[in-house]
Amino acid sequence: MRIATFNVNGIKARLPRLLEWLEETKPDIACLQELKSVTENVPVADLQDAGYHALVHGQKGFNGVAILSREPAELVMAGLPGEDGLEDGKDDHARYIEADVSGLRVASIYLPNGNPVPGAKFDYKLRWMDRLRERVAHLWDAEVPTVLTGDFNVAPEPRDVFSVRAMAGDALTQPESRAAWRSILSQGWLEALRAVHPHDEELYTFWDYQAGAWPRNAGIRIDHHLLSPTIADRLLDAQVDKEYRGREKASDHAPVWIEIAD
DNA sequence: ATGGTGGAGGGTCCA
Repeated sequence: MRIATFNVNGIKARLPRLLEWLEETKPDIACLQELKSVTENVPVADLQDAGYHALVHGQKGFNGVAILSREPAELVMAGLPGEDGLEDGKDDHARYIEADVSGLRVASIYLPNGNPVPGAKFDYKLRWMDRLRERVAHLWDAEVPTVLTGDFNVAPEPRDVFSVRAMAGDALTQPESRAAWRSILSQGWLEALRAVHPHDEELYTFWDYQAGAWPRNAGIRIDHHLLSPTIADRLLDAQVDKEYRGREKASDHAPVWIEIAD
């Protein structure tokens, strides 16, 4: 079974690339981020024609996440709990959706970028990571077979960025961001791509549109899969669909996938 | 310090 993540950076602008990628790589489950669309404008009919059910948590203009699946999925929650001061305790950003599908729990995650540092957005990122840690601790404690995947907007280690110096002031590499990332992993989750490629350099998933980042391979690794133990035991492979970043009208992220034994 | 690019949506905001 193949479980992929793809930050599409606008599902309407990206629809031809998305449908092409679904057809060519046939993921069983595809977690999408940055739909940049309200739920009712997501082209679910095109996705259904491609053979996918779609659970969508959209938002006007930015954010927005979805879970596409070959088999029907059952929504568990849309919106990350725990933000103070909001009526229902849910987030006012559409950055989290969780569902049961094909015998496992899957979450599609779009973690806040957090720039500039310091500032309110960085504070929000760190709060959000703390809330994510609390949510997934519950899944861990309940021993739910789980795949947490998406754009975490954290480059875990110095080798996960093309230039430590160029990224030094960025929210994606701050010690606080990395500490929050580690505090989630320390629950016991396996980070799949690095587990499969423990020694790879230049293992990137995002290349900025600006400054010729793609042609000079100035990438960073911020899209991840975290696996609970029974899923980790079934892990067969993990790869970046890097070639898609070089296509016409590409997203600035490449898709990333894992293969687990059926 | 600035600009470089791209998506959404009709302002700028976001990355």
